[in-house]
Amino acid sequence: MKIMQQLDDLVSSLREEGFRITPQRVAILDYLLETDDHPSAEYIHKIIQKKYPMVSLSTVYKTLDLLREKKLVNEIEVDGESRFDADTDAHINLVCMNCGKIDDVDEDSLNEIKNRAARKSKYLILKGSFELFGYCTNCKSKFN
Amino acid sequence: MKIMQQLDDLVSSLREEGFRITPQRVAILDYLLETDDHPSAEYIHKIIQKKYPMVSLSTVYKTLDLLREKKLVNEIEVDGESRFDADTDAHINLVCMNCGKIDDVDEDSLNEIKNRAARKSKYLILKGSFELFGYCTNCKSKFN
DNA sequence: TTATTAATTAGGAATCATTATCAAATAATA
DNA sequence: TATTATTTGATAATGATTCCTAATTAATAA
Repeated sequence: MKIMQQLDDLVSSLREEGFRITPQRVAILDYLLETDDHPSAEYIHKIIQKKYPMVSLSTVYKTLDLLREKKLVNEIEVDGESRFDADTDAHINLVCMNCGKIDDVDEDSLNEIKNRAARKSKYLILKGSFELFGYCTNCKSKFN
Repeated sequence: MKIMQQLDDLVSSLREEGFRITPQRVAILDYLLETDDHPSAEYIHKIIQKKYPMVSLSTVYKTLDLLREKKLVNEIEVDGESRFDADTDAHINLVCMNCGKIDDVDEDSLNEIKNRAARKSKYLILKGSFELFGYCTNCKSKFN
């Protein structure tokens, strides 16, 4: 689906739930939809400010809280900070321990694993977070 | 293996590498070996202080750094804080979103998943972290 | 279009986990 | 037992995030 279409859909769903559609919220959601990075709040703020200098960091945090609660973005914690991703399907996050880049890798078995763990443990499981840490293709040559 | 035996082995390996064996380090390692909890630095400090009132929080942090670097304990980040575990084998951590309890679940396929991701992505992968979030058996009844 | 008003924002202060600093204490060794 | 480099304890500094509140504004209805 085209990003503009996705954006419109997400904006509509927020509006239907009674949330106000502010330029700040649209800008943040738009950026998250178009990027493959897994940006931190601070990085999102930096990028958004280029287009919209009036967006504050606290608004970025609050918007991310909202989007996470509505399950429109996924949050993972890496190295003491949160990183955000508009891809909310279960997948593995590959984290480069040198440059901080995060890549996604699909893995079909994650759902089975979740179900197996739920059965064994009797937990009620709501979400998962699968990270692999190492060095990306650019950085791994520096660690031989 | 009995915990005292494990402790002796780990202490010996640290000594052989030239690290000093202090009562603080032994107490922390001992506690991590005997508990199934995945305690935070602060919680470890609180527990250790009952037996050894002279252990400071900064020493707990520094000891945990050392043990992590030597791969004698595993660290996971949950909800803005680090939690530690003497079980360094790959496993899934089940995190209760209500009480913060963490349980381990074995899952044989994690290694295959790691290898598959390494092949697909060309990353050099060094470690993994697999968390499932939900409600434990005690807490889930409160969320119906 | 304008007025109303409750939600949202901006900006700064507060918080909390962790790290850094460094003088004093001590484990290892000779 | 003396020596010394490592480690500790206490506290300050840091950095990401949350909290606070007056000012702004999106949504709605007149």
